[in-house]
Amino acid sequence: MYRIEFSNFFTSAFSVDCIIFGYSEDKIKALLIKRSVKPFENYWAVPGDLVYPDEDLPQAAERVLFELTGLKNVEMHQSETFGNPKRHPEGRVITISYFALIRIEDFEVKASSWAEEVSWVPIFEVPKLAFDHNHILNSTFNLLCQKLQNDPICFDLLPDRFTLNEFQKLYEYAFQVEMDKANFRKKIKNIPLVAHEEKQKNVNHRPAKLFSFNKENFEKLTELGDCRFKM
Amino acid sequence: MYRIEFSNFFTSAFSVDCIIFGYSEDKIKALLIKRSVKPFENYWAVPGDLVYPDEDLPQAAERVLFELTGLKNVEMHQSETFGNPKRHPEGRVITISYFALIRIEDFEVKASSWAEEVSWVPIFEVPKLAFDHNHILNSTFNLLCQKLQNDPICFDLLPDRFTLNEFQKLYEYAFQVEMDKANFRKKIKNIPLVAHEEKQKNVNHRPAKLFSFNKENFEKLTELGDCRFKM
DNA sequence: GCAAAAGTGTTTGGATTACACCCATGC
DNA sequence: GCATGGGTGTAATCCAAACACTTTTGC
Repeated sequence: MYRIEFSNFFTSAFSVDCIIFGYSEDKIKALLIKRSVKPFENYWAVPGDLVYPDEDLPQAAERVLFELTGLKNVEMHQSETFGNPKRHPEGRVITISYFALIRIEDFEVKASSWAEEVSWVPIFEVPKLAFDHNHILNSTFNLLCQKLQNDPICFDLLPDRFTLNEFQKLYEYAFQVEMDKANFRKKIKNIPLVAHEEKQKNVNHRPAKLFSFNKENFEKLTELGDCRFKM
Repeated sequence: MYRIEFSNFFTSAFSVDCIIFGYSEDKIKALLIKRSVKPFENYWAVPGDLVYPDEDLPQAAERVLFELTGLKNVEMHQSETFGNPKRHPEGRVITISYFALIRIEDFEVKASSWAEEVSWVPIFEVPKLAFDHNHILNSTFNLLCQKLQNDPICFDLLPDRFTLNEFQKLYEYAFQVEMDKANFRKKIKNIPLVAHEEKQKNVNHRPAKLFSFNKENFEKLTELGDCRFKM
């Protein structure tokens, strides 16, 4: 029935690649590592590695991310799968990419295992990467942009307390557009935000109010069909 | 460095599953096959099979679909990847799901290989399927619904010439809502449709005009930022 | 006072909604 | 004639864009 023995199907491997997005200095950044091993030695790459044959994919993504960057307890979402037979020089390896959104300030990253260095690189300033990682990263960033338009995931990137300007700049950077301040604020007025007493400090202009996203309220409103996230 | 030999990573297999969506009788349907082999003999399933170790994924999806259903020349899009280590009884098999949208009338389907029967099943009337195929199908249908809101893919499901009512009913079925006829027509008035002289026939009411989607014009308009598809 | 960004209000035109009405066909 | 859906118009409302203006801080 098959043109090869059934058992010969079981000769492939797979890997996971973890695209970690963060936001700081008004830029969306991806976490990259510098490879200290062949192939693509000394190239920057997305953190990723082979999956053990008895390991589930989301677990593998968590493990690999931790081994290479020290990051843990981040929520991973599946992105795309890349399976070109020639994409890996050592054999057939298909890779499943995962992505996560984190608040850069809340985590510490540290290169380990065969990662020589880690770095947060602004998404529009990424150099030539190992393997097909530029392709993987770009297509995952596109997915992120889509989600930014339809789901309240921007709050996973913003600090717990943020100004409305930081919020706006996140969208301006993602979509490379400029937005009107007054209109932006009108647009988001349905999103349940909590205003804090505390204000921005040490700025040479009027300090901005700090806000937090009220996730519980948002979920109640969406259940009632009362608030749909649309940017 | 790894807890197993490097070569032992190369002991897995992967498969592709093809979710083919169509639209007829005001219902969105999926193409299912009846398995004549173990495991899950006599269960209905999504067409899918193992990928050869030297085969690219999109090609595998095309081949498998053709072998089981006779369908060819359909444009496949990647959906999700399912990799639970226990999802296949014969060993580690991760599956990449692909989906396609076709005009049911334009194709003929015919069961072959180990598919005993093929059938178009309305998406809300799908029985218990083999493996984790209900899960795969549902989550791909959700993806389809998302795309129906943001991309002009509804025209891949509708016949080349369609009435505005058929168009509306497609959305009503997908989202299980009722829409106002007049308002629906206003909403779609930016979409470049071609009105034909030809009319609907053999209906016991005023015959409806037939329309086609003008893809070239749509693409010109989107490039100019003049027309964004939003439903 | 000045620069810089925070924060708000107004106007306008275009979409969305709900609803009413007329039209063409088969029987 | 009547049932059935095709097809269009209107008024009220909501929303988005453009733009102007006031406020609060550091220096």
